[in-house]
Amino acid sequence: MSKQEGGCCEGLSDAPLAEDQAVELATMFKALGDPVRLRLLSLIASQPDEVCVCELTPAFELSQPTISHHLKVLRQAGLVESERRGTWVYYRVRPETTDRLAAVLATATGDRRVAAL
Amino acid sequence: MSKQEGGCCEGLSDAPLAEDQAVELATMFKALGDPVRLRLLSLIASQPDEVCVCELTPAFELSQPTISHHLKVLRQAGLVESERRGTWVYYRVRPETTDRLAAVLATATGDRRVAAL
DNA sequence: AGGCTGTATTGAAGTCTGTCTATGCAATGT
DNA sequence: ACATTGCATAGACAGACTTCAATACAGCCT
Repeated sequence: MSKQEGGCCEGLSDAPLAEDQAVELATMFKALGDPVRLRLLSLIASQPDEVCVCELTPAFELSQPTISHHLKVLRQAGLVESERRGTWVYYRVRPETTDRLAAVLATATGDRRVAAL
Repeated sequence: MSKQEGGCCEGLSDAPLAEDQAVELATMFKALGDPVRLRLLSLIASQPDEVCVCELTPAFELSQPTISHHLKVLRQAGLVESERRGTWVYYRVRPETTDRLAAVLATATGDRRVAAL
């Protein structure tokens, strides 16, 4: 999906941000807009490589399906990716995505120098 | 409101992220999780100093109260601040907030070096 | 094969969100 | 004082989101 730009200018302050890009970025930020998902992402990111779901679920006082749902949202936003190995499923962060969002925010500063990516 | 921490360790991957911080950060990210608000922030950030609401409202095909509502959400999240001068109200970005969020995301990378602020 | 454990999906209930119209408040100008 | 313009607030409603219990699916083990 999307063969559009994303090419050069990613910063919030560089261009007024087209509708298409706004929708795409909003999906990612919305995924971060929940305390449970933020803590999930944090737990995944704080581990060297990847984390087993069996470690994530007991870290919350929420049902297993609820955690599974939140992981799905993070996955669909491109923030994490998962891999099944045997009985267990492992999640890891996708740095491309977090870095891109960080770059977008960094340049909202009015920081008009090259916006990284 | 809030005199809490924000003290030293801000990165997503540094610590598993406490519930309190997660709630606080989620509020900010949630504010960014809407295309209209992202475009609003972008419009405000793309201007040298500040932007009059009278310039923002006609940039969308939405009612004036709706734009006003979105600006309120951005304001309450600490992403922008407003000032009334005469008849008009001007909005500007609060770099402290956008920078902080950028820092949080940058360190989700597994980037274990000093997470800036 | 059959049972067991880990994870995902489904369907439903309650809450929150985005949007509108109608209205209120602030500042200017005649 | 009054009318006018710019922005914010209140109330209403449809759609989306979070959560759960129930169920399905996948891979192990005996």
